[in-house]
Amino acid sequence: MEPGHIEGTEAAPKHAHSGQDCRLVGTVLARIGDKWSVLVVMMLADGPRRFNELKRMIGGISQRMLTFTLRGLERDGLVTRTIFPTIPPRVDYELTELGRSLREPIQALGAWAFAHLPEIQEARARFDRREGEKP
Amino acid sequence: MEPGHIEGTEAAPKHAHSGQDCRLVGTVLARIGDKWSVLVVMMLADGPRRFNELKRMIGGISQRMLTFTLRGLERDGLVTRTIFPTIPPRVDYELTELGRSLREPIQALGAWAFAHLPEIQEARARFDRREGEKP
DNA sequence: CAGAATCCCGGAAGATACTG
DNA sequence: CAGTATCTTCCGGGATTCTG
Repeated sequence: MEPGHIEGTEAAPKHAHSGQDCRLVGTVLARIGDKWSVLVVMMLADGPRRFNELKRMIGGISQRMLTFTLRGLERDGLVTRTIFPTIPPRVDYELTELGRSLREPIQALGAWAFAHLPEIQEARARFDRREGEKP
Repeated sequence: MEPGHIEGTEAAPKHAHSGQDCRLVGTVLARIGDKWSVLVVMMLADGPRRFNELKRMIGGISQRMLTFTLRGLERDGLVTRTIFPTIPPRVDYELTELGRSLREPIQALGAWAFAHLPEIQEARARFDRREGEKP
């Protein structure tokens, strides 16, 4: 399977809130949790962007991964892909309504991460120090 | 590097909100985004749990991954590890205050995923159908 | 019971080159 | 510019075995 493609279409749950839902929700969280997907969604928060524009903004993503990530987001209905048949070709990516509804919880998470960054860094440093003085 | 261990301690950012912050926040989001970490945090939401208890609750995680996941969470200061020197040995894992503060944004995300599950499944099915009828 | 250590494989992802 | 195709590398993570 290619990166960015997440399973979860087969075996729909029959009962509301069955144990199986967990796995399905898991496939959704897998996409949300994906490092690149999150970054792309954040980059698209302010409006449509072009392929290479996104690539530059993110910096550190390969064209391959960006392609797969965008495909995945498109597949999940979070992003639309608009092709302008010009020369040179131009493709715009934009959040759908669903994608926009995701901004809020994602930014809450981002805010949390940003707010507690110092704490976490400190905890990591402390842990690694204790770790290092053992042997 | 072992699974569960996430870099991000080296090269602290000098200016608030510099471009480098993105990468650091990324390391935090990487932990949050981690499938197993999220599940473990959710399992610990209601109070402390033992190792095998967590293993059973999650079901499908290997002892190896559970170990690494818990180590990572401990390293980030999200979870405490308490050893009872009894026979047989017993170890409790519990969310720290920081870990508990994470429950809210995480559950918001979970709620979003659950709420939009049908939409997403539909989008996936539609996408895969169009995909399949091309060749 | 709660891990640590070792082995091993498949898939995720980078680099590069080609195309419409 | 916006991809696709291919090759290769690497490491996430499962299965198993061994301790305290």
